[in-house]
Amino acid sequence: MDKKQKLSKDFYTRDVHTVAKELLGKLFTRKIGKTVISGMIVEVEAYDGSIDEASHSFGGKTNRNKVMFNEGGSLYVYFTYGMHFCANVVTGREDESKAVLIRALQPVDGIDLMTKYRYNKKEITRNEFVNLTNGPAKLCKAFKIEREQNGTDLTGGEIFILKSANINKAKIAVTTRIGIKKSVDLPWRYYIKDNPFVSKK
DNA sequence: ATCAAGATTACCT
DNA sequence: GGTAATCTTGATA
Repeated sequence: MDKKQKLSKDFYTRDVHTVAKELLGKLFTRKIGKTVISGMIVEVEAYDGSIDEASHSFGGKTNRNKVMFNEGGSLYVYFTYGMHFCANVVTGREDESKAVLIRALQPVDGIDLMTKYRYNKKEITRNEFVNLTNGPAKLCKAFKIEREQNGTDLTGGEIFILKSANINKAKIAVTTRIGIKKSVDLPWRYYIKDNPFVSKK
């Protein structure tokens, strides 16, 4: 078997916090034509519609958030602030409405194409490189993840996540989440300590 | 029909 | 550190 194996359904249908922590270090991957673009997941946040007021799904199913109610293994993409998309990995069983927001990636493959989608040019500065995928809306732009990608099956061939070694527990930082106004004290943000592509300390 | 808020980012001082 | 940009969604009438 290939060393870089695609995560299967079983990975995603587990507890949202377990999935969130285990996603760190794995390769978020998209195939566009013949080109593969990928980045190592370095920062995530968990959202749980059953007890978490900050979750889009807290108030029940709506047209916007319905993908969050799928069984684990779907990609939930939402549009916000009139200009940005963010991507989540849906976890757990059907109707649990729990998902992991992908907040930051470290670019690995297809950096030229990411650069084109993100900045629409070829040459970028060192600073622009660091900013390529170090935020939830930035990485969506670099991976061209938009409305049409909402509901994508992560066990399919378009967007998927590749296995790699788990990150040592001692290297995972746990903090409160960023940019929310409700349930602000829940320690549901996980990131790889000292990684330069984490969005914010 | 109207309206406020938003799981952000880029650019300004 | 502050805030404009920009528009969809969901709630209320």
